[in-house]
Amino acid sequence: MPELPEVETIIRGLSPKLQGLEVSSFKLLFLGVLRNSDQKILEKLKGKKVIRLRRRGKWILIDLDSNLSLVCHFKMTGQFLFCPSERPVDKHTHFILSFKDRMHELRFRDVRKFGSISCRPTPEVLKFPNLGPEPLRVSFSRFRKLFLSRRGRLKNLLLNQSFIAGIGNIYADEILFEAKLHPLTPVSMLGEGEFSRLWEAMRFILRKAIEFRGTSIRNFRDAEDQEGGFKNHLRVYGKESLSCPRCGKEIERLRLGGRSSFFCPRCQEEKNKAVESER
DNA sequence: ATTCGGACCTGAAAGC
DNA sequence: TGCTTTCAGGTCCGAA
Repeated sequence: MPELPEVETIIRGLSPKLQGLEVSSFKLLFLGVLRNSDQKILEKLKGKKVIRLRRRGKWILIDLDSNLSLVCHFKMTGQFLFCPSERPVDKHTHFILSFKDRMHELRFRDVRKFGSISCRPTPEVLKFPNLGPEPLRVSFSRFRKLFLSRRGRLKNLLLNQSFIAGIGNIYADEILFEAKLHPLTPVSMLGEGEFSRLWEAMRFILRKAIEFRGTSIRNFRDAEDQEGGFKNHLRVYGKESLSCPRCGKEIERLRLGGRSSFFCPRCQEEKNKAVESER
């Protein structure tokens, strides 16, 4: 569910509340949520203070003192809830972190159980060997170079976390619409002007989505259980058969590999078609 | 070597 | 009304 803007929104909300809190205990309610670490290392969390929260792609990192970190991924439906300890625990809550002040808890909830938490030494957690650069940090020249030796369809590449980190299905469609590029465009056909349009579009869309605190279509809520406002600014995602906000033509839906792509067939004309029609 | 489908799970919404 | 099917913001794995 959550892509870069949603994860960023969660971290910005959670950071000031968690920083400095000392862990008093934890509850593991669904064992499957724990990956690549065992319960023993979780015991080490007790007595540790939260130093800071970080995001890398769609991953959330919670750094505690003594070089200990929690590494979390929400996948489709995971969420953090920071709430008063006395609030009843919702169904699908898999992990709870309690703090010394006894006032609040951090709860990890995930209906579909795809999400994960692991506990590791801090120096290890940034070793994501297969994670591409951050879209809001990568310079244009480095972004441009990422395409060297890459082939395939443009949208698939944007979704590939080892190419660039943090973009998912919603924002890939919105970015491609902004850049006026068809999702199936072979990357080998992109021209210089299109690379810079894509880079600008990526930054524009992701920044705007963060500004509006992410997109809530069905599941996403931030750590205070609030919805994100970017759903009111989506221009193509989920808009099949509605008219394009730019040219009025009907938005179409394309399915590749079980996932939907929404695009405007006029604003995002397919490149090989355009080439054919020029003959 | 890419690409595709299926798997992992649950529940809401749509279809009949 | 109620049963069945489809779909979902992610990623991994194995088979073409």
